[in-house]
Amino acid sequence: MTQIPSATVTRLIAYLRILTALREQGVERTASDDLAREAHVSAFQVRKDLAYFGRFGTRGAGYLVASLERELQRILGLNRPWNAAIIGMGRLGSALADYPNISDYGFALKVAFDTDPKKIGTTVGGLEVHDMRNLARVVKANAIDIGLLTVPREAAQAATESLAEAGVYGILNFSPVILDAPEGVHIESVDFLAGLKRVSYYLHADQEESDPQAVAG
Amino acid sequence: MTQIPSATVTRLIAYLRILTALREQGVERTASDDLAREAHVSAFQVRKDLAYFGRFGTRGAGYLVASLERELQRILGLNRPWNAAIIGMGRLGSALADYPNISDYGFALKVAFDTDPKKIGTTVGGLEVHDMRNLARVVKANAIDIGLLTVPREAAQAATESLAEAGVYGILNFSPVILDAPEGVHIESVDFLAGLKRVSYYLHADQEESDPQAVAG
DNA sequence: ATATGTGAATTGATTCACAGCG
DNA sequence: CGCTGTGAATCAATTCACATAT
Repeated sequence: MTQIPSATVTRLIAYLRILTALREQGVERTASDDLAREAHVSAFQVRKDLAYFGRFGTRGAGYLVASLERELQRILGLNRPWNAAIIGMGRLGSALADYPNISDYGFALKVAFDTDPKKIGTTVGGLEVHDMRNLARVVKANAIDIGLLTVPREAAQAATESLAEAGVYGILNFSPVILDAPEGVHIESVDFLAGLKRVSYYLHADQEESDPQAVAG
Repeated sequence: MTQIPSATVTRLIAYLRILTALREQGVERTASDDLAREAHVSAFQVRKDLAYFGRFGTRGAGYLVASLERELQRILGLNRPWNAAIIGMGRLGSALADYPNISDYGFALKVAFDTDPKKIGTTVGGLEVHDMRNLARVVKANAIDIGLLTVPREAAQAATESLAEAGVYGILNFSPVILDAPEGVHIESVDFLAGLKRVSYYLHADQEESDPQAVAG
């Protein structure tokens, strides 16, 4: 199959959320227009995105909400359980450990890791904190698929490699660094400092637009 | 000027981080190759991204680390202070309130808001928690530029509109919803549940690739 | 000699228009 | 007749090649 655009994957996740909300509101049918309006994209885009994976609608009638929701879950791999571990139990790791929505769609937080002897052996948000040195063993025992990487930036690359060696092929990276992905490992980054800087750029750009003499020089 | 690609803005932030790290290591000069390798893009891409904003290098010699770092800060609007407020002092808002790196590059957390009477009047991570009903007044008194939106998803759209009315034109949204941006407001989203689902998609896609009969049916 | 800066070529994604099906 | 599904057209972003400056 031709490679799916990364932007399409992001939009499928948005469509899925919209469908879930529609189903919860008791709506049974929808159309590419509706999804487009809610997702802030064009109806062409919605249909093209779906067309990469198959035909899910009925011409003239649109889509069945519940059935398209299931299809998107299947496409996104959300119709099976994923076991996750938190790597780094600082403030962010601890906040994730008891974030309620994380168990949506079968993501199960199983264990946590840290290097700090004061944390190892404690339980945070229901998760036992293990020694990083036992990563490989504990990952195997718990069949961990995904690592949530919340270590300080200096430790992020080494932790990534340890995860890869332990057989964890999916990483959600929260630290503000560009990681080298080991062979076969997929890394997604959630970088709020970068988001903040993007906001800065656009605010700044808007101001220059309304204040043109500042551009000169 | 032609519109800068959004991907370029993201990459400029990456280049800036690399330059800061190089400067801290005492490196004085660099080249588009170096930046490209570190940022995981092509050297063409680095030069094209920079060319949108001017000429910053010396032919044959490359770039001066400190001076290109300053230029990127200026381009991204990071050479001036930005005042930020946290909207919603749940777990995530509280974690942000005492996240140390947030004051990098002149982002200053000034105040927080919540609707819960038990939280209003308290101080979390050095931030006084105000009543959401006083948003407009407190935003003005503190010259808030950016709102970090950490309210539950049901409250996110209303909070966005309150912020816009109060004159806050930059929002970093942490809640897993697609917000309608009011006129003149720039919204960036940091959505870790979406990141997790992207990881799911790619792990799942890799498995189907190595297990082709699963595709049929 | 070397690495930038940039117009031209290419690739890829989005938009469009309409054929196809219910 | 309405709305999906899709090849063709358009638009945008990336890649390339090389002229240019030091």
